[in-house]
Order: sequence, then structure tokens, then C-alpha cells
Amino acid sequence: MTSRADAAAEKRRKILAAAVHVFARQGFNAGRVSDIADQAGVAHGLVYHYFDSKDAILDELFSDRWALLLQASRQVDSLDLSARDKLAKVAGFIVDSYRYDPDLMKVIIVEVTRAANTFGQTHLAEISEAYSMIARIVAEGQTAGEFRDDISPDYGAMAFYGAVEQILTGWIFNLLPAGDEDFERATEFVVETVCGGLGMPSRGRPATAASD
Amino acid sequence: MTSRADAAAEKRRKILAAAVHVFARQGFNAGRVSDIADQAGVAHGLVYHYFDSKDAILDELFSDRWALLLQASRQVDSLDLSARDKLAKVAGFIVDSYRYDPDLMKVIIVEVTRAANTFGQTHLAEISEAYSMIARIVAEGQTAGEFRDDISPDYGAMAFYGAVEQILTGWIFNLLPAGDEDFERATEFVVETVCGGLGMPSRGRPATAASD
Amino acid sequence: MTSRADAAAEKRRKILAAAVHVFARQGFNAGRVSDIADQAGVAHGLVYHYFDSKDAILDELFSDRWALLLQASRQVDSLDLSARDKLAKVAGFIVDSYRYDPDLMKVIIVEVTRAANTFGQTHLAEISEAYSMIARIVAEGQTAGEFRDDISPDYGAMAFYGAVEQILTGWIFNLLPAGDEDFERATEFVVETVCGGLGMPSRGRPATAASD
Amino acid sequence: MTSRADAAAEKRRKILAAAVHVFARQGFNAGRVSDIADQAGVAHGLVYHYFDSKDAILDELFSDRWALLLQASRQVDSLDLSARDKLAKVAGFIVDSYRYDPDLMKVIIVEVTRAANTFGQTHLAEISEAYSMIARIVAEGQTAGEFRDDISPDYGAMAFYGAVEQILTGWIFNLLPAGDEDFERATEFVVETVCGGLGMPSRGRPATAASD
DNA sequence: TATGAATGAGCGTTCATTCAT
DNA sequence: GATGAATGAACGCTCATTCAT
Repeated sequence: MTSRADAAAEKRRKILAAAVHVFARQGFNAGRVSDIADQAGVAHGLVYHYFDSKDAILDELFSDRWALLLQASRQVDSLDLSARDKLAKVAGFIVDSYRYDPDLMKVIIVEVTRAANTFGQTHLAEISEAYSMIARIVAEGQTAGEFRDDISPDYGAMAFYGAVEQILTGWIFNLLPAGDEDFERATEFVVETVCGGLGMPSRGRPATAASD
Repeated sequence: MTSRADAAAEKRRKILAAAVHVFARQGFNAGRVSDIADQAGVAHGLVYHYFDSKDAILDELFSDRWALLLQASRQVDSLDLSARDKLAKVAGFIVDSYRYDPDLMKVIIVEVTRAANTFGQTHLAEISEAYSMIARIVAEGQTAGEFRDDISPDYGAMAFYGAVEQILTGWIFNLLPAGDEDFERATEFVVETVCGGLGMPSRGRPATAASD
Repeated sequence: MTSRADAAAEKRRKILAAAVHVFARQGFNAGRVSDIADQAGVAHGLVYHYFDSKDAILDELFSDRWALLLQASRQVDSLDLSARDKLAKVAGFIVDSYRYDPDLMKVIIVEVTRAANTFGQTHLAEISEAYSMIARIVAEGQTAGEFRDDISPDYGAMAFYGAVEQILTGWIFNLLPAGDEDFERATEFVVETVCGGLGMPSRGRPATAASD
Repeated sequence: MTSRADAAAEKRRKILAAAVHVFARQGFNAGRVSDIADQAGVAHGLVYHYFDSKDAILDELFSDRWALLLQASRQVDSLDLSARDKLAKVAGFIVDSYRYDPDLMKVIIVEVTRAANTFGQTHLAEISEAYSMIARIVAEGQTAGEFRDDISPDYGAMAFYGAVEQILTGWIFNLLPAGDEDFERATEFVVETVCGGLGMPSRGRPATAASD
């Protein structure tokens, strides 16, 4: 009975997947609606039956995936874990997102989270919610005495998220190896770097910060 | 004597500045060549007297500024400083670049360093040279016993650079306060986060990493 | 059933006809794509739905018509006729082409067959095939003893074709009367001139050439 | 004393020569004024000191050369020669013109004598004067009983001129060999073809023309 | 004379979007 | 739902011409 609705939903998904493919390879601007239609195997007019505009496609692509990230972060935050482990789970989720669908994450990172004049602005609320969520985890870590409190949670969160996104950027640009084991170690490396610091643990606390 | 040549060079600079202005506000794609000409107060044809194409303008904008970053990094690396202080100087240079000309750095970050399909690809060699330079500083820190050596210098460099760029992104998106004191503290925060770690110093070595 | 495809093909033909009209009056360079669209009564964007470029329109215009000329020449050559009658048929075909669609032949002659730097170069193979075909007819006439053999077939062919094209040029420039009877006599005149010669038949063979 | 005027005239000639070079290689439309200036080794603004416009350059190029042709034809006509010999001298002059300065003749043939919408129209009077001159020679030949009178002098003239121009076209397109001996034989071939006819002299009068 | 910076009209082309079928 | 013909705003770029120096 729902076969018709199913078929429609199926087409819709096909178009979204095609858009990911096209945007990842050509970029949002260079990727034409007709390229998406070709990739999806439909007439390009049909794209407008399912979506209001080319922008709307990227909007949906981003929002859907980002909602998962927000949901995952929210859920992680509610668990009874150390701040560090929470950050590890968030980083893991992002890395796995890339691992599972690199094209989609590439599109999101390249076309949205840094696109200050276009989609980044449109989705600013969603994006900053993720940052806030991470900042909250950091703040909780500080409150719990797990994290030092001389670093603003906002800055800490940005540093953490930036480090993670940059690793993905490294994969996107083919500057970092992207084998299975690399994905597995990446999360650990990032968390270890941001939480443990690059410096030797024995080396006492940052003289620089103290003396400054 | 060279007044005519000077005037020409001056116009050229004016067009570049106008391009920065336009690209920062409208983005590279939405920013029209005629917008740049208007902003520079010249006929749009003149833009093509000084530049081969719209692309060439952004290329030059990026390459000129990035060359300064590479040069500064190279110079920093040659100094007799701890790895941490070297990273601090590099981060400081990037932050100051933004402080001195936020529009230009916004353009670079938004339109180039993450633009995997367009300018990022074109300038990949220059971009990755910066990453390599940072990785070298990390590696030297490891060799000197200042940094732990269980984190790949490449990943460490990416984490460090990503953290810095994300702070700038925060400013660009107006998500982080961007007053004078903020600029001043930012460098310290990032370096302290990446080198010292968010975790409490007393907390010994990362249990996670060790047990994993 | 194929009404839609038919309508599309019809539009395509309409655009080609409009292009002939525009190119014949303004020349290829001065004739704008939007002029063609206006003449065809369509939006100028549609021109690019059917053709790759403005150049492609002229390419097709030429190639289609020239193919007919080549085909006609080929067919004529296969008939059991004297060389003179074959040339008469070829000349007649060209004259009739002009008579039937003077604008198209004007475009071909003005924009292609003499355009050594642009379209003439592009279509050199097609153009020279026509010359070769004529040269072959001349050569066969020589072999058969119908034509004298002291004139290179290549030169003879060029002289013949040049004479024909020049008559058309005369019509194009309005230097020769172009009434129905003129078209009818033109072929005869050209053939008679080139085959029979302007000189008096009784006058024996070229004293000049011999004495020179 | 006139050294300054001489120098100026020298520059002027240099620019004309450069224009010939450029127009012959790129065509009138594609050849830019700045290309001409480059070729002449002067600033492109200077071109406008000597010429009113780009068009004016080609106008002068054509008119100067064509005036020589008209003058030569006029002079030939005044000589006491057979019509055939007069035509031979005219053809020889044209062939020699090409031989002496192929680029200039290429420009004239490609950009003017067939350019019905642009320069051909502008110079129609000059062009048609040449045709008339040739037609007069033919007519005189008929009056003198040297040429048959069943071919209109106008058509005969067009056939003759077209044949000559087509030989030049063959050289321009590299379809005919263009060695010294080729130049020498070319005139003879054309005159022999047009005056003597391709047909065997013995062959009596054209049956076709008579019966048609 | 000579330079080349400056102008701006003009054109080919692209492509998101609409809509009749 | 599905097609793809049709639209037209928009934009990068060219280049003849002008003119201050």
C-alpha cells in the first residue's frame, strides 16, 4: 500500500545521495543540478519535485547529519563518564561519520562549517550548538576537577573541535593516510593531544602560562 | 621619477584590498568582479589590466599572505627556542595576521584552506608545507625530549593547526569575543591546550592511551 | 507520438534558419547569439540547449550543406557523362543551392570557404574534398581524351570552382543580376567559359602558352 | 631636415606591416590592436596617433594595394595587346602581388574581397572597378573578334577573376604547391584555362551550350 | 611623438528554476 | 510522478578607443 510513498522516498534518498557524490567531487557551486539528476538517473526537473532548490538539498544534507551529531553529543553528555571519555566519544562519532560516509562529511566541512557567508551562516545556530555542547563537557570536567580551569571552556571546545575537523581535512586533502587503522588511532591521538597535551607529563605545569 | 609606476602599483594594491573586502563579505563566488572594481573605484576593465582573472586575484591574495606565514614559520624554527615556544610564535603570527587584517585571513580560511575542490587544491603544496613545518617543530620537540613521542608529529601538527584555525573561525563567525585582550589570550590558550593538555597536570599519563 | 521530439527538432531547425538569416545580414562576428534567438523567437538560453556554441551553429550550417554538395558531386561523378556535363551538373548544383537558399550559401562562401584563419581551417578537409572531386572529374576528362592534358587537374579544378564561386559572389554583392533567367544562364556561362574557353574556337591552340 | 617626418612615416609603415602580419595570421577580428603594436614594437596607443581606428588600417592596406592593381590594369588595357595577353598581364600582376607579399594579399582576399557585410561593402566601388576593367578587356576582345561573343563580358570577367583568386586561395590554404615555378606556371594555367578552355581545341563548339 | 593606464560597451556562456505535457 | 524544453538573470572577460602625462 505504501509502495508508492516508499518509491518516492527512495527516489528522494537517491537524489540526496547523488548530491553528496556531486558536491563532494565538484563542490557545491560547481556541481550543477543536472549533474545531480544525471548521477541519480532522473530528469533534472524531478529534483524540483522533491526539493525546493539546490540550496535546500545542501541544507537538508547538513541538517540531517548534524542532527545526528548533536543527538549523539547530547546522549554522550548524559552518560556517567569522565569528561575525557565524553570527548573521546564525540570525536569518535565524528571520525566514524567520516569513515562511514566520507563524501557527506567532506561536503559538510568544506561547504558548510567554514562557509561564513553562505551555509555556515544559515546553519550557525546548529553549528554553534555543537560547540556549546562540547564546551559544556569541558566546563563539567573543570567543575569535577578533572580538567584545569584556567582555560576558557569555549576556547577549549574550539581547540578540540578544530583539531578533530582538521584531521578530517587532512584525510579530505589526502595529506593523512586514511586506512582503517588510521581511523582507529585518530580519535585517540586527538583526544590524547587535547586532553593530555603534547608536552611531557612529568614536565610539571606550563611555566609559560603561569609566568605570563 | 617612478611616480607613474608607483601610481600603477598603488592601483594594483587598491584592487587587491577591494577584493579582500568583497570576498570577505560576499564570498569568492558571490563577489563579482564589478563589485571589486566599484569598491576600488575603478572601471571593471582595469581589474583585467592588472590581473589575469578573478581566480588570479584570490591566488595572489592567498599566496602572498601564506608566503609570510611560511617565512615566519621558517624563521621561528631556526631560533633557539623550545618547541612549545616555537609553536607559540607560529600561533601568535597567525593570530596577529587575523588581528591585523581579519578580512584577508577570513578569505584565506573560508575560501582556500578548506576548499578541497578549488583553491585548496591549487595551493595544496603551499598549505601542506605549513603543516610540515609545524610537524617538524613537533618532531624536534620529541627528539629533544620536550614532547612525548607517542603522538605522530603529523597528527599533532594537524591538531595544533586545526585548533588555531578554529579559533579564527570562531572570530569570523562571531562566536568568540574578538577584543584586543581576546586576541592576546587566544594564542596562550591554544598553545596551553595543545601542549599542556586540558587535563589536570597531576593526572599522570593518559590511562586511556596506555591501556588501549 | 513523437510530437514532442518533432517540436524540438522543429525548434532546432528554426534556430538554424534564424542563424542563417542573421549571419547573412550581419556576418558571423557581428551577429549576436541573442539576435539569432530573437529572430527565432526563443530565449537566447535555448540556443545553448540545442547547440554547444555559436561556432557550432556555423559548423553545422556549413557541414550539412557541404555534405550535400559532396554527395551530389560524388553521384555526378558516378554517372556515365562527359567530363564537361559532369562539371555542368556540379556547377548547376552550386548555383541551385544559392538559388534555393541564397542566405545560406552567402554565409558559407563569406564565412567559411575563404576564412583561412577560422572556419575555413576547421573545415579544410571537407572543402578540399570538393576540390579533389572536381579535380578527379577533370583528370578523367583528360584520360578520356575529352580534355587537354597540359593543364594540371588541380589548377583546372581551382579555376572552375573559383569561377563558380565568383559568380555567386557577384550575386551576393549585387554586382550581377540575379533573376531566374540569370540563374539559368549562369551555369552554362561558367561551364562554357572554363571548358570551351573565352577564345574563338577556330583560333587553334594557345599561341601564347606555346610561344611563352 | 625631413628626418622627423621621415621617422614618422617610417613608424607608420612599420605599423602597417605589423598589421599585415597580424591580420594574416589571426584574421582581422581576432587580431588585436595591441598585437599589431607589439609586432611593430610600439605602444598600442601610438597606433591611434597614426590611424583613426583598427578599421582604418585595413582600409588603407586594401586601398593602397588595390589602387596598384587598378592602375596596373588600366595601364595594361592601354597597351596594344591581344585581349588574352592583357588578361595574362593582369593575372600575372595579381600572382606577383601574392608572390611579393603573400600576407598582404591573404588579408585582402580573406578579409575584404569576399567580406560582403563589412569591408567588401565599404570597398565595393574599388572592387567592382577591377571587375569592370576586366570585363572591358573581355568586351574589347569580343569586339576585336578575338573572343567569342556569346558569353557576357561580366560573367567572363567574374569567371576569370574568380579563377585567379581561387588559385591564390589554394596557396593561402596550402592546398596548392607554392614554389617559384608554381607561381610562374600559375598565370599561364589560369589564362590558358579561361581563354583556351579545358576542352580539346579540335572539339568544335560546345554542343551543350548550343542545344540548351 | 610616445606611453600605457583607464574606460566601458558588449558578448558568449552558464545554469537554477519553471512549466507544459 | 516524471520529463526535458524553455526561460532569462547574471557574470566573467575582451578589446577598441581615449587621454593624462
